[in-house]
Amino acid sequence: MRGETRPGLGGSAKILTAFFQRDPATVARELLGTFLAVGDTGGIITETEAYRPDDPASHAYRGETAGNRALFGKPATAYIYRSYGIHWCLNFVCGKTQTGSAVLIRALEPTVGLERMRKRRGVDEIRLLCSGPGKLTKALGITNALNGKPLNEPPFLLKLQPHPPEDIIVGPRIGITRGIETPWRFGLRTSRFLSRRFL
DNA sequence: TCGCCGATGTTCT
DNA sequence: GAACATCGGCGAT
Repeated sequence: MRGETRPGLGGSAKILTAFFQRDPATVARELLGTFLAVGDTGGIITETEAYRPDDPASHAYRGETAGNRALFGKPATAYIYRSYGIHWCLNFVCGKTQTGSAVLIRALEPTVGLERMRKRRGVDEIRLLCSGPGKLTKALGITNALNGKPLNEPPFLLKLQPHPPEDIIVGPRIGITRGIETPWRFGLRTSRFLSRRFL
């Protein structure tokens, strides 16, 4: 996707849909450097992971269930699930409709609403506010109330970048036991706001 | 900086 | 029962 096809601000449903209606690994790379806000808090996406339905690590691998229904919804919507019974994790649905493809948002560089995020997290250090998928949902106030919601409408705001990011680091995905051979974790190489080092 | 471990709830076998 | 796309605290290095 070239710069002229991307919005400078916000994002119409049409443009966001076109952006997400592609392979999740491509979308995961190009989401790096984009600004994401939820309500009055947000930051720059620094780390993502791609999941495909034919991938044993994906929640879509065994087909649609009540719990993963949003993952089979429209592109450019949110899929939110509870992780380890404690945390919420945020995904963006990709591909053509009902494919079960998604990108997990793993880390942000916090830029907006820092005090609000510190309060929600109970942590002062800015580098720790959104440096993990469970941390960033807590900092942004995300719960499954936003599951299935479109990303072009409040409380979401996604500002795509005019150009795809450069200097991307790639590695194996985190915390999975199957599909570990597929290097679909992506990060901004020079960012100080990653969840963990890349291997 | 690293590795281990317990907490916790939903889903699937 | 087991597995799980995690986190924070702890002690060892």
